[in-house]
Amino acid sequence: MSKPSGTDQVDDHPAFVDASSLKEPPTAKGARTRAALVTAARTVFERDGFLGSRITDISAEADCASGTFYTYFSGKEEVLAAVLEAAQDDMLHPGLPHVNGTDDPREVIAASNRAYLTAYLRNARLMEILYQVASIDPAFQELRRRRAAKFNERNSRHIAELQERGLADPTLDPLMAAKALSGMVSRVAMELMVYEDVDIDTTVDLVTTLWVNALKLKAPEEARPPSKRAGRGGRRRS
Amino acid sequence: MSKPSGTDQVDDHPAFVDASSLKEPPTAKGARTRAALVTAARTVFERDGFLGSRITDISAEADCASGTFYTYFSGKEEVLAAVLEAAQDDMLHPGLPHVNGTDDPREVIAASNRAYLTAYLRNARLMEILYQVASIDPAFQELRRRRAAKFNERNSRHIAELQERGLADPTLDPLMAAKALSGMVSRVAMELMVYEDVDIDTTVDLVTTLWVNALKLKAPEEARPPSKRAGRGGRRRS
Amino acid sequence: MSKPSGTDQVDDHPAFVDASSLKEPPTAKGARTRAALVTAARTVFERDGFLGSRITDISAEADCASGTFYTYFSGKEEVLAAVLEAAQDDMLHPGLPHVNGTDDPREVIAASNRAYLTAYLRNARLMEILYQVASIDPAFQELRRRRAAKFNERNSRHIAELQERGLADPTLDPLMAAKALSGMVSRVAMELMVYEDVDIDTTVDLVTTLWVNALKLKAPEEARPPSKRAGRGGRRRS
Amino acid sequence: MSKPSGTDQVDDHPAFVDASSLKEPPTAKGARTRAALVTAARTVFERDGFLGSRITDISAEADCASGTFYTYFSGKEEVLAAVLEAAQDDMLHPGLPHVNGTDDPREVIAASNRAYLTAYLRNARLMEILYQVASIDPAFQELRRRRAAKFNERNSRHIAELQERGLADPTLDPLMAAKALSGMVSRVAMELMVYEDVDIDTTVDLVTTLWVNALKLKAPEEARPPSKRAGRGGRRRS
DNA sequence: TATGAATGAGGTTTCATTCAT
DNA sequence: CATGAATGAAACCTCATTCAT
Repeated sequence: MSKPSGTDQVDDHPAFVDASSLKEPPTAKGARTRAALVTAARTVFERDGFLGSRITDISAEADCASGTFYTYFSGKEEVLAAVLEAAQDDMLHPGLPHVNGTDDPREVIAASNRAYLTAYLRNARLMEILYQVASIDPAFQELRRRRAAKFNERNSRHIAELQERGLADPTLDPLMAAKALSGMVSRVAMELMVYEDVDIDTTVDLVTTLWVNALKLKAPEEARPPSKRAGRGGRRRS
Repeated sequence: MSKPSGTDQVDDHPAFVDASSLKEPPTAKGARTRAALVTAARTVFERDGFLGSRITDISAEADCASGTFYTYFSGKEEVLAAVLEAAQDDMLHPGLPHVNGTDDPREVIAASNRAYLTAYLRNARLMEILYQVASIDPAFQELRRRRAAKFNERNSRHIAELQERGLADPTLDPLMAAKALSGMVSRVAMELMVYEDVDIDTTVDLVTTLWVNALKLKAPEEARPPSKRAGRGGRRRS
Repeated sequence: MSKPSGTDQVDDHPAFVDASSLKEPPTAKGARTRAALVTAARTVFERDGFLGSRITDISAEADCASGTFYTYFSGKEEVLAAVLEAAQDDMLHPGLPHVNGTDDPREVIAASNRAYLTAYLRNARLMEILYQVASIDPAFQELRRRRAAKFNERNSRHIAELQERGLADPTLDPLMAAKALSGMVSRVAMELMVYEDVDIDTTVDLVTTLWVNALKLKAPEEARPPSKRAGRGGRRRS
Repeated sequence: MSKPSGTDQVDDHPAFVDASSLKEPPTAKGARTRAALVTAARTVFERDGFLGSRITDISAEADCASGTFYTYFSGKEEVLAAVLEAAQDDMLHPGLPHVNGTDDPREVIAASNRAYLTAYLRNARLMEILYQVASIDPAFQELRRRRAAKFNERNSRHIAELQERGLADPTLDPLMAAKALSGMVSRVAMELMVYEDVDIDTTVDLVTTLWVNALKLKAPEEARPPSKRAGRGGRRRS
C-alpha cells in the first residue's frame, strides 16, 4: 500500500538503518551499560544539543565513569548513530495508519499525516539534532539523504497512483511534489506543533487540506474524466 | 501591495533589524576593520559553520590580530548578529517582484517565489547557520521567530485578500496556510536547490503550482459569483 | 580558659573553617595530587603573591598538567581557601600556652603572645596574602572578619575576667580593647619581626609589657583594693 | 614640638617625598590633563584596587584616550606615586593639633590621635592600597619604610621626652613602643573606623586611653620624685 | 569491564603598549 | 599633544581521550 505522507517515519528519515554502531554487547552487564549510555546520550542531546553536549555529561547521566564511554563508542558521532537507531524502532510503529475500510484518498492522507505527526512529536528534538549534525557531518548528511530518498519514493508512488486513477493533478511531477509536500509537513510539525504548541488535530487538518488541494485530489467517484464530459474540460481541483 | 510568498525576504527572516552590534566605530579605519571582520566572519561561518568556527580564523581571514576582534564584538554571537544584519540589506532588495502589468495572482505568486528563492540561494548557507544557532541560542531562536511572524503576517494578508476577492479557498485559515506554504518553500529551497542542485526555474514552477493549487486559486475572471459563466470553465493557473 | 592575645591563632583568623573546597577526592592518588597542589600553591603564593601567581606555575610546582588543577579547584580563590584551611591546622596547635603552674596574668599573657608570634612567624607571608586578597575579594574579607570576631571575643572575655577579678582597668570596654591590642600585636609581628628581623623574645617582651600596662594589670595579690588600705594608695601595676 | 601619635600623617607615611614623577607638566593644558589623570587614578584605585585597575579605566575616568596616559606616566606604578604625592599635601595639614594652652600630655596625645585618625579616614582606602602595593613592589615597600621611620622617630622622641620628665614608664624602649603604639592606632583606624564604622570620638578615646596606659603616663604634677606631693593627689585617668 | 585521574592541545579573552593620523 | 585602533603575548579554561589500577 502506498502511504502518502510519511506514514510511519519521522521527518524524512524512513529507515534508520545504520551500520556504524552495531557492536552487539558481549556481556549482559555490558549490554546494560551500553543501553544506559544510549539512553543517557539521548537525554543529553535533547537537553543540550549535539554540539553543546559533552561526553562527560553523557557518562554522568548514565552513572558511569567517563572512560567507560569509550568501551562502547568511539565518540559522540557514534552514540548519536546508536541513539537514532534506537529511536527508529520507536518510530517505525507509530500506530500504522490502518485506514480500515476506507478508500477515500483524503482519509488515507489524513491518517498518514496523523501517524507521521504523532511520531514526529515524540522525536522532534532528536530530529532537530539530526538536522544540525547533518549540516556539519557529511556522514549524517548522507544518512539523512538516503532515508529521505526512500521516504519520498513512497510518497511519490502514492501520488503517481492517484494520478493514474485520474484522481490527482496529472501535471505534477510526483517525486518533486512528494518532496515539497512532505517538506511542508515536517516543517509545519516543527514550527506549529513544537514551537507554537498547536494541537495535533488542527495540524493534521491543515496539512491534509493543503496536501489534498495541492494534488487537486478528486473524490474517487469523480475519477477518470469521463470521456463524454471531455468537452466541458472540467478538471476542477479538489 | 501584499506579497504572497516571502517575496523579498529569505527564509522566515523578513527583517534583520538587530540592535546588539550597533556600535558604529568612530573612525573611518575602525569602520573598515569592522566591516572586514563581518565579511570575514561570514566567509568563515559559511565554510566551517558557526560552532566549528574559531575567532582566530575570523581575525586571520580579516587580516588582523585576534585581539582586534574584541574591539568590535564581544564574541561569536555578536558577529553573527552583525553578519545577519548585513545580509538583510542584501536580502531586502533582491529585485523586488515588480510584476509589472500583471494582475494575475499566479504571476504575482510566481514572481514572489522567484525573488524569494533567488535571495535564498545567495544566502542559503547563512540560513542554515541561523537555523543551527537558533536551536542552541535562545536569542537567535527569538530573532528567528519574531521575524518569521512578520513574514507570515504578510503572506497571510495576501491569502486573506484573495479569499475576499473570491479567488481562494475560503475554508483555509490564512495565517496557518501562510505558515505551512512558506515553510514548504523554504524547505524546498534548501532541499532541492541547495542539496540537489535543481535549477531555479523548475523549483519556482513547482512551488508556485503547489501553492496555487493549495489555495484553489481561480483566475480573476472567475471571481466570486461565477454563476453564469460557470460553463466556460476557464481555469488557467498562472 | 580564656586566652588573652590570640594564643593559638595567627592574625585574626582563629578558625579557617572553610566550606568551599571540601571535595575530598575519592581515590588515594587523587588525595595526593590535591595535597601536592595545595602545597605548591602555598609555595607559589608566598613567592609571587596571590595576584602575581599563575595557575600554570602552581601546577608546574606540583608537577602536574595545568588541566589537573581544575580537577580539584575551580580557580585561584579556591586553592587559596584550601591553603588557608591547611595552614589552620598548623596554627591551631603551636604549642598551646600551657602556662603550667602559673597564675600570674602577665605570665599568661606573655605565653599567649609568644605562641601567637611564633605561629605568626611561620605563616607571616600567608597572612600578608590573606590581607591582600581580603581587600580585593569580598569573600575573603568576610572570612577574615568572621574569624577576627571569634578571636576578639576570646580576648575580650579574658579582659573582662581580669576586670571582674579587680585586676584590670575597669573603665575599658573589653571588646574594643581586645581589638586594639591584638591589632597591635599582629602589626608588630609583621613590622618588627618580619620586616625588621627583631628577635622573638624582644618582641614578646615589648607587646606583653604594653598589653599589661594598657590594662593596668595588677598582680593577683593586689586584687580588689581592700577598702581599709585605700589610703595607702599602693597602685603598682604588674 | 613633639607629636606623639602620627599627628599630621596618615599611617606610617609621614612624608610622601617622591621623586619618580616630578615631571613638571610643560603646557597649561598638559598640566590639566595630567591632573585629571592623577585624580582619575585615585578614583579608580580606590574603587578597584591597584592590581584590579586597568590603565584603560584610568584614562576613561579622566576622559581621555588610553594613549594619552603614556604621555605623562610610564605605567601604573608611576601614577600611583603621583597619587600618593598629591594625597600627601592633603594629609600634611589636617588641622594640626595646636593643643593650645594645654600642657597635659593626655590632651596632647588625644589631639594627635584625633588629627591622625581624621586624616586617616580621608585616605583610608589609599593607605590600604599602598599597603598592598608595598607587599608586591619593593620600591613602595621602601617608600613605606622610610616614611614610617621618620614618623616613628618623632613619636619615639615624644615618648623619650615624657620619660625624661618622669611622666612615662622608663623601662620602655621609646622607639619600639612608638612603633607598636602607632601600629595599634593605624590598625584600629582601619578595622574600627573603616570596617566597623565606629565613630571617631569613641575611637580617639579608645586609643588614647590605651596609649596613655601603656606609657603609664602620669599627670605633670606627679612628675619625678613626687616627694613633696602636691597633696592634691594625682588624678589618674584610667 | 569499570574507573576516574591525568593529560595537554586548543580555543578564548584580556590589556599594556605602540603608532599612524 | 591627543587619539583610539591595532597588536600580540600571556593567562585562562575546557574537554576529549588515554591509561594505570
